[in-house]
Amino acid sequence: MPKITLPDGSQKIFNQPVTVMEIAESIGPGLAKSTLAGNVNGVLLDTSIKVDYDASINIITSKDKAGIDIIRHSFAHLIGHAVKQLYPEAKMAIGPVIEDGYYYDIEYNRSFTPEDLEKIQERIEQLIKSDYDIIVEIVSKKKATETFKARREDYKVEIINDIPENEIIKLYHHQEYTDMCRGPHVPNTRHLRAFKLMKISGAYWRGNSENTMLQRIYGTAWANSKDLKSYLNRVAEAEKRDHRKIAKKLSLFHTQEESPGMVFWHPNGWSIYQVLEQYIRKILSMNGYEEIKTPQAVDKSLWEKSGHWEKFKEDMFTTSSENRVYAIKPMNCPCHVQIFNQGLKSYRDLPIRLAEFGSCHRNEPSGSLHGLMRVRNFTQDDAHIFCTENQIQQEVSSFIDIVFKVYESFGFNDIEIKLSTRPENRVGSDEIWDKSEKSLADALTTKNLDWEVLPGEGAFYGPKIEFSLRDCLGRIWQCGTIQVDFSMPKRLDASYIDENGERKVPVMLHRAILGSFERFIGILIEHYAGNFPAWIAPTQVVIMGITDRNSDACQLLASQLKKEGYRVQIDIRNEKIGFKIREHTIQKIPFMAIIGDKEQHSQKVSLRSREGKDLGILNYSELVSTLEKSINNLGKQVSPQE
RNA sequence: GCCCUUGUAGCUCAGCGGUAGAGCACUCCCUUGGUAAGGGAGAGGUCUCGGGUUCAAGUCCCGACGAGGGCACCA
Repeated sequence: MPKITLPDGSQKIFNQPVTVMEIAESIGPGLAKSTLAGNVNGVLLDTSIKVDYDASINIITSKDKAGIDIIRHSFAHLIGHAVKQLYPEAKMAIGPVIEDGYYYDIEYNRSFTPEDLEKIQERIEQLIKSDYDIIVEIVSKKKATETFKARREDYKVEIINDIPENEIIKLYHHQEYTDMCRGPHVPNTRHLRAFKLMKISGAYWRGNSENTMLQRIYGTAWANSKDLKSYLNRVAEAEKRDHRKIAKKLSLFHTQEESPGMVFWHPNGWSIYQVLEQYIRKILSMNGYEEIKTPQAVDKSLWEKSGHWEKFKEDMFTTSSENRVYAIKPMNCPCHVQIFNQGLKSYRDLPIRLAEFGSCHRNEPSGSLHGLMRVRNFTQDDAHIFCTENQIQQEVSSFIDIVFKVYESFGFNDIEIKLSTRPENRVGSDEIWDKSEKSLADALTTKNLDWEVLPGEGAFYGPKIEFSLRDCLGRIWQCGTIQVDFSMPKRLDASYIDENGERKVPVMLHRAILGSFERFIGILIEHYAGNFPAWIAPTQVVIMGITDRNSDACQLLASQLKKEGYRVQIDIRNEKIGFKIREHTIQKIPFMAIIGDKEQHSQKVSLRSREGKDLGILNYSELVSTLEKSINNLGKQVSPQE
């Protein structure tokens, strides 16, 4: 006699065990029709599962997030159903739900082509139209193994082997196709309508590059076609913001075959880069950092001593001369220790904060290169803080302040913080780990910040905090980091003299705010969709004449503004004003100043914003103060898409 | 590095066995026009590179390199 409690608190008593579907029917036929599954005492169950105990139940429909995941999971099975009909020899591996969709990994004797993908899409469309029931069956491990052995589903058999003996295994029968899953799944394919197979790619079995490469089919699915459409629109929007495309249009940078993963910065892109570099330089100098510069190529022996040679030899570029082998530096820290090591240091000198805009090269795998986001040559806003253990917390604390301030300048206000703690393989005593993990955590706590702990994710040499920002499309980018290192100072013989006249090894903090300039600029391009705030825009204002009678006035104004440090462009071409405005709008220049006869006579300009707003007829000082106001605002307000 | 896709004029792309095409951009000419495209003419490509098949190859096949999407990697 199960007593069922509904979300509104009302209760229903049944005389015999009831299925989730029967409960839904007892509430109303409309609800029953849209029921996908039930949340029974916090556990999601298929509609056909009988409940013979007292329970709180919540009926899941496509309005619930959980319901959409169920729909997606069922679509993954439909890939299986369709693929096995079209390609009976295929072997199905795993088909989980992911963000916005699902995928299925499949082994087949040849590669699927885009045409195959279309065929599979069409077959799924046919299958769902038949509105068949999806039937769940609970079986023993033995029965499950037999089922999939008979079907020659080797991967399923392998998965079952890893399932504990007494765990429930559910088979889902999709007509002649059978899959295995924790479930739940939708009761009938009529719930499955809005979907699209997106792409096809390779993926290693169990994520291990030693294993066979399977073929992965990605799909998306939504509660209804409207949601599907809006998702596809979002994807298209993100594509429009692709930093590689925008960079081409605005001539920011390019890459070419001869130097894969390395950037040719054009004047426009380099202008952005310089604004960022100078901004960070100023911030660091205000916060007690000293800037240094260290060599690009360093003898292999230093990398052996630091331990990098052993671990990353294959990932470094090397060069040689007169029988010596050099590594092009993949990071700056060993060189920074060399500077620290010059001269005897006292505890009174600490903390010492050495900053470098250090250009590093890493031989990243060719398949991982991606625009500015993953390159082989990058420059970090890198710095190393040499301090005592007792100074860690204070240093971390002030670093956090800087990070937040800098991110805010770009309009990033939503920051995620993660603290990674000691991994299995590590150096340093447990006491030191205890102390440094606590220093990091205390610094965060003192600031009232929320953070997530990633146990075991720290570097082998120490724990770290990572700062990720969320851009205007809601995407998360990991940028800043601060890492405690007890290993390298010792390996590279760094020391200072403490209060008692004894030699001590300092702690070293690795830290970066932007991460790499390349990647950060990539993020900014996409975040702003190329509409850079005046602060960083390569050209801040373009001055255009109406006719060539106005050319001299344009040139005069331009040279005045340039003298004051503004980035100015003039356009006195023999073109109509509408044409010029269109071009500079496409070039996303924040301000457009127009001089016609009227303005020329009154020594004024007509100012227009990139967004098409008329900013009025201004004299010189009004123009400058408008520019100044916009520039001083930095990137704090994200200008919405035009 | 692995799998799939892909590489034609500065850009975006068409051509898919018979000695290269469009739009935009560019150059010149006309036009001096007031807030997102005025008109005309012209120039521009050993079709990524190297092999092969063929009477004939951007076009088919093989390889290299790059790029794109994933996977793996990311000090």
